[in-house]
Amino acid sequence: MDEQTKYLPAQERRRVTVETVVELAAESNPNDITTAAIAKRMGLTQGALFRHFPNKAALLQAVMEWVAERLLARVDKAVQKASSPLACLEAMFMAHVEFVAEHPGVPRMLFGELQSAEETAPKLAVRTLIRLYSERLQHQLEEGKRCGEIAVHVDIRAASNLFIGSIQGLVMQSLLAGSVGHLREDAQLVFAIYCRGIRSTL
Amino acid sequence: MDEQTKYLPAQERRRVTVETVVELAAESNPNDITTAAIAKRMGLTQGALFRHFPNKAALLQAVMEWVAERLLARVDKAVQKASSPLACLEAMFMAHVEFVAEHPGVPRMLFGELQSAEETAPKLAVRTLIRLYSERLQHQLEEGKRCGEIAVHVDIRAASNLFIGSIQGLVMQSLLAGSVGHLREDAQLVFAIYCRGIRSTL
DNA sequence: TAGTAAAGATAGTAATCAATTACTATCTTT
DNA sequence: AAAGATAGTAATTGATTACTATCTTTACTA
Repeated sequence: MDEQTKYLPAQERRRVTVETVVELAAESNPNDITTAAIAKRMGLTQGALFRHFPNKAALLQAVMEWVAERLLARVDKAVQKASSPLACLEAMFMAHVEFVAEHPGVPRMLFGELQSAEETAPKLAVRTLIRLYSERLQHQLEEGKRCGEIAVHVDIRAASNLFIGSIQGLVMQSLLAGSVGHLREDAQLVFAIYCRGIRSTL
Repeated sequence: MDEQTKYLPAQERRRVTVETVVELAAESNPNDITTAAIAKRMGLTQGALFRHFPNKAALLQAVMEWVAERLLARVDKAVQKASSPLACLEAMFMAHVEFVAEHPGVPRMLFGELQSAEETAPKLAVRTLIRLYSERLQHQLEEGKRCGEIAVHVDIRAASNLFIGSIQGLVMQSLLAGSVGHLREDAQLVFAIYCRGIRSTL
């Protein structure tokens, strides 16, 4: 985000900062995202960041909220277009994968935040995101059972868990490959197996 | 690993050090595993570590090799006991989950190492582990197709990917829960779905 | 049992981190 | 155009990091 303008209004600056962090996370270890690195990328001095965020944790929290907002919005939009619970799940899956392909640093940051021992503000934000995401998933799974698309004996929690896990598996694969090149195609193949695992045999 | 003995022979000290790191990873962010923290846990001064490892990366590499050795040994043992490819996959899954339940810090460290931008020694060790693990998986999947247990149209790479991903999903769930309490039961339910996704419909 | 090599303690180093300070440049409002 | 508010700079802080140089203790062996 190289809006070259100096002296941005605070709101704008915060927005640019958050997007810069997302960008940096795509290129390097979330661990290496120092306040100095963020500032440098924006063409600012390190101290200037603290004019807009009280501390680094608050900055990361803002990033997590940015992610939650955008990801959930996309997923909800995808769901609206689909016509059946199973189609909704597929649309969610692909929308999620698409989001990850566009912002490869995001899952790294999320997972990284989850690992912190203390109950930090950004960690809480991640937990909220996952809760909201899981709720949407489980709603579709239950709807699917109701209309006969999904096998009744499928454990909802496990199915929701596996859904998220399968995306993580794809992320790890792209991490190993060093690029998101095959991410979308692999996603299709993986979802096919998942789908077969939960749908009812008509 | 509180072998209280001071003045251990070098080989013993290295072993204890590696096990201490695995222990620490279970309790805190891999990020927080400083050389000082490791030494403190062992009742040693920080500088003493460098008598046994040239640097921290070498230490972490030793940890990754420890993990690879133990995990693969368990998985191989589980496979030997099973009587069909699909039973092998289930045995691998459960053995893997069991290993993770015993050493909850391990997957965090693995994932953490994968994220480092540079091609570090520990990262290479992780990559080797995953390669060996995937080879075993794909072998069983192919055998399963051959003997008619697994549907021929299943994409091997995707199935292997989903297998690993589903374990990651379980790990994340236990990370959210803050304990590995439900890990084993959840694993059963998740594998049931996975299994249904790949097996042939007789 | 004396000598020695290995293992650990002590006390540092330079580098890096987030955060804070006193100050300056720019924009906005009247 | 004056004045106050906002945004950013430059330099520095104390804490923490991996790592090292030097001295001391231990265990083994000749």
